[in-house]
Amino acid sequence: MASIKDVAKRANVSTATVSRVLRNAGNVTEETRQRVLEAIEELNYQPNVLGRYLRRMETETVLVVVPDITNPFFSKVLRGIEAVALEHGYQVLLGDTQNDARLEEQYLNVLPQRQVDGMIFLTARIRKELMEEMARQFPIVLACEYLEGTDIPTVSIDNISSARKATEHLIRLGHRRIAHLSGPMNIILSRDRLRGYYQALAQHDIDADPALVQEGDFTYESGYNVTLKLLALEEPPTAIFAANDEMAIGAIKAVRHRGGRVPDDVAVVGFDDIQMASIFEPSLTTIAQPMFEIGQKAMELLLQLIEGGNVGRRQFVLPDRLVVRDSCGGSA
Amino acid sequence: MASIKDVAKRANVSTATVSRVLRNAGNVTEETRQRVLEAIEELNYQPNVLGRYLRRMETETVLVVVPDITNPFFSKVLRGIEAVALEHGYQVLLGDTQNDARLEEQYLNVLPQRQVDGMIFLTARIRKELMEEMARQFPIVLACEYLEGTDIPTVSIDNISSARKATEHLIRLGHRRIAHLSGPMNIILSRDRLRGYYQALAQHDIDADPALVQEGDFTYESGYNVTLKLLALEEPPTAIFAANDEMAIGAIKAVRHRGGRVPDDVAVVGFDDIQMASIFEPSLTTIAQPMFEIGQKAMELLLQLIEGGNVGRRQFVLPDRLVVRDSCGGSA
DNA sequence: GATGGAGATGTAATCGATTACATAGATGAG
DNA sequence: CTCATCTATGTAATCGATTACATCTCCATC
Repeated sequence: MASIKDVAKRANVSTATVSRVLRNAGNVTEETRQRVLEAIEELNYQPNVLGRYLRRMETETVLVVVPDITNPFFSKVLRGIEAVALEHGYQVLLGDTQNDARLEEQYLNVLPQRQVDGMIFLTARIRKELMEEMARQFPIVLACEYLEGTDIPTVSIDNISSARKATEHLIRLGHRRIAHLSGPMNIILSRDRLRGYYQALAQHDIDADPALVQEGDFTYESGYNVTLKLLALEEPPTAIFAANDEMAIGAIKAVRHRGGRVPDDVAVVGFDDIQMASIFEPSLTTIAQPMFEIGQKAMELLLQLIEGGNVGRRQFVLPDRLVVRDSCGGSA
Repeated sequence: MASIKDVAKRANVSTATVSRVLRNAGNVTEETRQRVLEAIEELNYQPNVLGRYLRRMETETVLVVVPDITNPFFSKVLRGIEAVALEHGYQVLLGDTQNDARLEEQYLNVLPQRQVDGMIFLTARIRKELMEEMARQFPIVLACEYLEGTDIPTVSIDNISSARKATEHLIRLGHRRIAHLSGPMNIILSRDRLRGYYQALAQHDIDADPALVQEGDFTYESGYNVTLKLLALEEPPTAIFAANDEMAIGAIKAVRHRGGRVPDDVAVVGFDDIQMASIFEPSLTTIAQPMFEIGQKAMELLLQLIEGGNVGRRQFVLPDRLVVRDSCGGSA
């Protein structure tokens, strides 16, 4: 592999001049510039970025840590991130933690090791202190998930109010026995959605029945299995609010396998509005998150942090909205 | 940020010794080892990997280039790659090209720049010569998609024979007017599946009707739109073979929106066996690819290349199988 | 007690680029 | 003509780790 020295030798200049040509820093005559470019061409030279990284101590690369690459929700957020990054000449790399907090911590180490200039976490399952200590020294932004009582810049929706909105929709349709398929309780997002669910019940004087709250793990399978349990109750629910669309689809399938109909026998509401929510039959009533915008905003914040600016207000709450479709019936 | 020199100073040893402790290379007394470890602890030292990378000229990182991170098929392949990589201490980074060949070429440059030790392409849409030239100098493996007449190591299924199998299944069910929703024709995979379709027709003396072959782009929307065109034909097809599951689902939705039933009026077969294929109703008859295994095999090959070994046979064709479900009817 | 070998540690070169600083040559003002 | 200024280019330090090689100590062996 040719290095900058080889190019310098061939063009009969110093490495400094080659570097200047490479980075388009002025003060090079057109004539030498041409000579250098020729040498680069002839040697098929590609600058070794490791050298540059080491010297400049920056990589113009950001890492996005995703809890589950399989989840379509995150891919949309990612697209928002990519759009902004590309615009600003940053590379985006992806780390998949496969829902493993240990792997998440490992990715965190990439920062002090200087492999990337900043990180966006679409998951926040590691110890808060660890994350905060890192965030004090390096550019970190949280999106979607967040940490309680921290001032790490965060972009998300208001999960409590949107869960309340979803539950209230079911209440307005006349349901009183409403179940909730929650996400894992160690994730704050799940706890928020559960809280919103409880708030809605309380505001309408409906007693919360602990048997109607079941914990899933955001997968289709868990939605299916947990719903089977709910249906086996003496007094099964007439409506289900699932903490994401995949579990909601699992719930619908379970109802059907037990011979029930959706929405007639059981109404279902999901969360996220992934593509499949509108394709699946019955189409899902769900909370639409502005996934692309969340990604954009997160990347914009990260860029500000990297460039040393302050980000001012540190928590950004984007608007969500309830999308009413077929899975919860008309105005019963 | 503390560097190895700071640690050396604090522990009263040379940087060489610190490095030896860090990398667990022997020849260090337990006593000095402890001293060094203490210093590391006290300074909260994290080695800057850029220095190491530059010196060793390797990053123990591989890059996987994906045409579309949104596509669930690829996420499964990715999991296979991750599993093997993790086992061997390699980091996996992801590059999303968003189906843009220009972006794909950009990622290719990451190799001579030494940012990663090797790459796996789950897409192959750039100029063959370019790819081959790079593959001659650096470890590259292709998976899923491939390039014709090249000896870059490749892992995939036999798309021609599996497409033939899928089409034959429809023929056996009595269909004669079978349409094909193909992928983009600039992708060899699409051309292969089309070829398999033609072969099956020919073997059963069915004339191929050009009007029945329509090009999509692997998205749900394209499957939907193109099927509407097919249904508007004077003599519409009684069966549709789609080049992937998402287009197949689009096709089913289109048939329904036109008042038809699947499989009664139109039988549909997909390709890939993504999770939704078994969840969607009617469940999809489809070609199941061993996604996880494709990923595993690809990563294993890449490791061999990185470690300088030869990979022997360069084209690996893994077995696929036809999964019969509800979308194409019983034994009519 | 000289010799040799093994083990522990240090010294300094090295990876490839960037860049602060130095220098040489050209240009212009007085 | 001289000096200041500016431009183009070169020299060499630098980023942080790794590692070839040198050195030193200690101990065993004859």
